[in-house]
Amino acid sequence: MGSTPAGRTVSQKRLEHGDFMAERITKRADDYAQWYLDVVLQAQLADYAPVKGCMIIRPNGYAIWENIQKALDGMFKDTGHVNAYFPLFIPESFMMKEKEHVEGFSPECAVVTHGGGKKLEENLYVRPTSETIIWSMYKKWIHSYRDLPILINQWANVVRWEMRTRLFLRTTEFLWQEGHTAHATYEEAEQEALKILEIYRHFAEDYMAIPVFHGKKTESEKFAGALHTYCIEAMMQDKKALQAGTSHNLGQNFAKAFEVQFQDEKSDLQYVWATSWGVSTRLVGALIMAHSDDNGLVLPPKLAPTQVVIVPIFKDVDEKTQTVEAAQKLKAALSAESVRVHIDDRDQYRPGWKFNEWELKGIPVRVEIGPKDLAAGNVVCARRDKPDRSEKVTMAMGGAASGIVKLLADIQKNLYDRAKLFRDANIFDVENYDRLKELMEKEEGFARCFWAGSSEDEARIKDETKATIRCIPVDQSGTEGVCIFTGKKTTTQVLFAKAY
RNA sequence: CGGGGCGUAGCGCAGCCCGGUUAGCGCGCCUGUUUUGGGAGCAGGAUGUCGGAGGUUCAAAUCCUCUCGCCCCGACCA
Repeated sequence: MGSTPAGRTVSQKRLEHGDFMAERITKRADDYAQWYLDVVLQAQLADYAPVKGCMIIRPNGYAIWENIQKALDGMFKDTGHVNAYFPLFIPESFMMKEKEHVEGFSPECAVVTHGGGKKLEENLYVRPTSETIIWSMYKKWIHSYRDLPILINQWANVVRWEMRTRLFLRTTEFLWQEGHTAHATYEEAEQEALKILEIYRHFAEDYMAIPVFHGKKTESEKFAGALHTYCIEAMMQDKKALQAGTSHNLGQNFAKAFEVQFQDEKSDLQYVWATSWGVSTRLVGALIMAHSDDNGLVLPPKLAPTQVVIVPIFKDVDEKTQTVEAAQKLKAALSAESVRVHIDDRDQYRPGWKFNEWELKGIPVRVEIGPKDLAAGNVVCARRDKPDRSEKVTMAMGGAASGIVKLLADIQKNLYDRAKLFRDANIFDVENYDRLKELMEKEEGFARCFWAGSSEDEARIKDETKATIRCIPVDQSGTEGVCIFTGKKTTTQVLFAKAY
């Protein structure tokens, strides 16, 4: 991975290509990190903010987040959850109540010390996550088993003062949803955590078209303050892992810290069981790194803000009138099928320019309607997942709407299949530590292996290979094998990978 | 915090080493014209506190000192 600064790369490329048009995107093979930044900036998903580590989510990026929100919010509500909103500021004393939680989050918290021109009596933490303030309220709301469960979600911003940031993947402030539930029993909380994990898995695969491993975090990777943490992990095109969602069984840790008890049916006093779970704007980054190519963004149709762009091709007013009219008819037919369509009838750009523009922005299907098509009663469709010109298909005008609906479904499926093929081709069963080291050094992919080591063993492997245990997958073969590090016999298999 | 890089027009850069008139180039933008099925051509035109502060000098984008900021890579993390 080179340390080539952005400006340099662009200028070098221009010299090579003798090309002075809009900026080009760094090739993935040349510099993956730079390619990612080029896509984010040039597709106008985000921009750097005046404050270090912060970003502006531009309309193109925010629209993707809105679609993510819409889909997930529906799934949460379908499973009985309700939305609420808790404050941004958390009293310092709350943050201090749960030991592991404090230790986990204190170093990365932004703290407000002054307000209204005066020093505050008690410092206020800008939420890095809301467990503490929410459980301070649950204490007020929960008295009886009849008050349970509480299934609250909130869509919010949080702040974590990270040392190193990357657009969407890790920013100082980010948007997310955080679910916080309260239950009467461990089993119920456990079921909730797993139910959400399943929602996340389903969402990742069905909407984002990204295959994921779902599993459990090891002790050293779990959430600060949880009994255990479940997660979904995805493989990006550079074969690194991205944690795409987490779901925690918090046990009674927060209930005890905030003294939240309820009376059960037998009038016995019990501490409440808790879960919390979240996904963030990082998912936008996942989308980019999973599907996009050297021409720019590639979006799965289900999350693409615009699914179809129609480019009328004309060279005079008459042709414009006719092609735009045809475009509008097609748009109406597609809208009737709930397809999100945009007609690009701008005069100031020529068709070729528009093709490249919409490709860069990741629109799944582009429809071209020109005079030749009008004469033949056709439209020409180009699919973003196969940008090769030979992949263009011609459809009869009459059947175009239904044809495009099918095409969108096919693109959605193709993106998933492609990502899954890539992932499966880059997972290796590893039998010994030397092979793991070699695999990580060459950045060949994920390693699946038997594991019976400790947190210390894990830390040492991280030191030596930079790889961590991404998760203990739920799906286990059940066979027995030998731990790659300790040599002990075990049936537990884990996934090692370098992670974002 | 360590390593690297950058700050000059809206964007991307050159100029700096070796100080010297009106600080250039491409894209974009404006006007006109011909164009329009994979990033159009021609002709005109507008645009700059050279990141900031001090200093050296007859003269500073250029040399010196200090400073601010951002980006990339690594250590921490969703």
